[in-house]
Amino acid sequence: MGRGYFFGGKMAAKHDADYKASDLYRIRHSAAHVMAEAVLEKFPEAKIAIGPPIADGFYYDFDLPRSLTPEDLEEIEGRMKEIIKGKFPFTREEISAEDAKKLFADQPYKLELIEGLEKGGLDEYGNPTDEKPIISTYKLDHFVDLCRGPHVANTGAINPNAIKLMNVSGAYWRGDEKRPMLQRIYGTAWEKPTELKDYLWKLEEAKKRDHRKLGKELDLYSINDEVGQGLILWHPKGAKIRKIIENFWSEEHEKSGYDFVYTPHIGKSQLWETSGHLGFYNENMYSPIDIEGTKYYIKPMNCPFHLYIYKSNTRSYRDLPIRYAEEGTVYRYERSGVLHGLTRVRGFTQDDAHHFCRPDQMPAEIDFVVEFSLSILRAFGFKDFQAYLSTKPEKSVGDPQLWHDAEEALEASLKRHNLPYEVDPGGGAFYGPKIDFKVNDAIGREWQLSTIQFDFNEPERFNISYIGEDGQSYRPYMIHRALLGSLERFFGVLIEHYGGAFPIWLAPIQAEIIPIADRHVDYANTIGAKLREQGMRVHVDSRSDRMNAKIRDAQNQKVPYMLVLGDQEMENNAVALRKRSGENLGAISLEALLTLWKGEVAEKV
RNA sequence: GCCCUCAUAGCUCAGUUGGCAGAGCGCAGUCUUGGUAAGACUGAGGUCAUGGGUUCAAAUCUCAUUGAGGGCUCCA
Repeated sequence: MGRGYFFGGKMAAKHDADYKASDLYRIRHSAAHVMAEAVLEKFPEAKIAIGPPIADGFYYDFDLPRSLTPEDLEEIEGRMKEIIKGKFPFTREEISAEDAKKLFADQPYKLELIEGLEKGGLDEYGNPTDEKPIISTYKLDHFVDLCRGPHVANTGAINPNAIKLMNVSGAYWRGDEKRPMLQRIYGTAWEKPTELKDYLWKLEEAKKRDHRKLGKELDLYSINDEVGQGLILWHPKGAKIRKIIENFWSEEHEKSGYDFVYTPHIGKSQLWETSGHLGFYNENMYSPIDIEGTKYYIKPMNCPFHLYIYKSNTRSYRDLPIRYAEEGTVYRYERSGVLHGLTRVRGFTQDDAHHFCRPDQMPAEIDFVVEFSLSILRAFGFKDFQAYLSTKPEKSVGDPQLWHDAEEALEASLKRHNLPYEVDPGGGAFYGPKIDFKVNDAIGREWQLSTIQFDFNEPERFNISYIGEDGQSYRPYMIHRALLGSLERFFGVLIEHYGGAFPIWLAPIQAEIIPIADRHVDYANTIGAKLREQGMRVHVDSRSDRMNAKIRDAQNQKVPYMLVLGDQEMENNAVALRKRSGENLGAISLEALLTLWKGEVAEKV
């Protein structure tokens, strides 16, 4: 999530088709070839792999005699620009597999791709395809590449001032960690230099919003080496925001018919055998703890506990639906290379819930949970959503009819809510279909948060049931869902979404009280106490710094309100309000301030 | 886990061919008492990530370990 592509994330299928037909796609694809020619000139012994266009540019993978340096990239980029100015045509040629093999005799990666094409079923990037394989090459200046195209007519169609090589990194051949590690050069290319400039500006903007940077600057959280990788320390300000999120979350759940439960952090190995996690989730679980000769595991999931709460009593069809919600803290082993700030961690708290319902309630239950998810996410300022529906994979458990009904209910609900969605056929977990929601943040990046998943596995394994109207025992539907995903990841996304300038209802400090001189500190404390009594989160800056410095600090801390207090305010029993927008509202009464504040908190702005 | 890069004060970073550890911010103290984005001075603060090696001498060269960053892979 958020990796690999800076913006746009994974593109929706229909957009993908548009993109592939676009001039930009040709430009990027062609730029990749130009780059390969430049690299081969510099390293004639280089082995070349593949070089496709991607969301914001292109890359090409090489097997090189040495690691590339930033200076190499500059040199290659410079040479690319020269090649582009040569206006060399791209000429396509269709050739036989034998000829292709001769042509690429000293290029082992290309030979492997040709074999894939020859056998059929794989395209020139080694991805599965149904198309009849035609082997074609594109020639550019001295460089001939195995390629399906399309390309620009000649390199003159590439604007040399709208391309830039970004970075070099390792990448496995064919994405397989058992195959050789190649060097991948990433580049970006646009039609116009202004578009390149905009893109680079956006990257800068994204850097400024990076939750790891803001987390430090705003003193929200930290990760400490000695504590451990991927484990979050929530500082007071971060914890305050979390508490507000949790309170809001609890109230909304309470109103919507959820019951809250609490469950332990460890459970016996038997529990995880029953649930099946020791089988299919083992590699994400930590080693067991021995307690009096019995093995206990730290929980990677909350569901087995919720199932036992369900099972603690005989359930009637009248009891359903049952909705158990818990902010459950789980620990999962993630490989060290994948950890990332707050968004990918080893210990996190899911805003988890499990729904149990009758078959006849299932479509309504799905509708409810979709609606509920959206209303929660909207409260945090997210407006655009993209839904992904993942259906039955080949290997699965559960009655195909149940799968079908569930998939239909999920899709129907997406349609009813007018949500843009994309189907990932066969992309579901083995135990049930699911919907994932991604949100677009303030600068258009996509983040995965909510997930709604059917489970046809655990109800069987735990043998849960309810008694129907006819006195017979039936198996309920079980749905897992997390709306925010995890509080850690959600917090990270929120920080980036708001760029650290949290709306007033979430701001850990809502007002910084700034006495102008020491003789105003008592008055500031009095005002502070009054506001605090009303529930406003205020802080009095009683340092002997100048007012300007205090305003600057409050501004950098992105505090929504700054209340400046001097002689005039003391005389009139008022406060001078400055907002972090820079707007100076002048002196207003406490009553006026409280009214404004209450309004803004209620509107969540 | 893999490839590349990196690790110096609480933070952001300098530190030349190996030769006494530096700045700004922050913090503490003193002065200043101010009107909407940085007032002045003084001071404290470091086992240069950790452990080996080379050298008369290592922050600097080298190896290993740990951690971080950009990717790959992974994220039922």
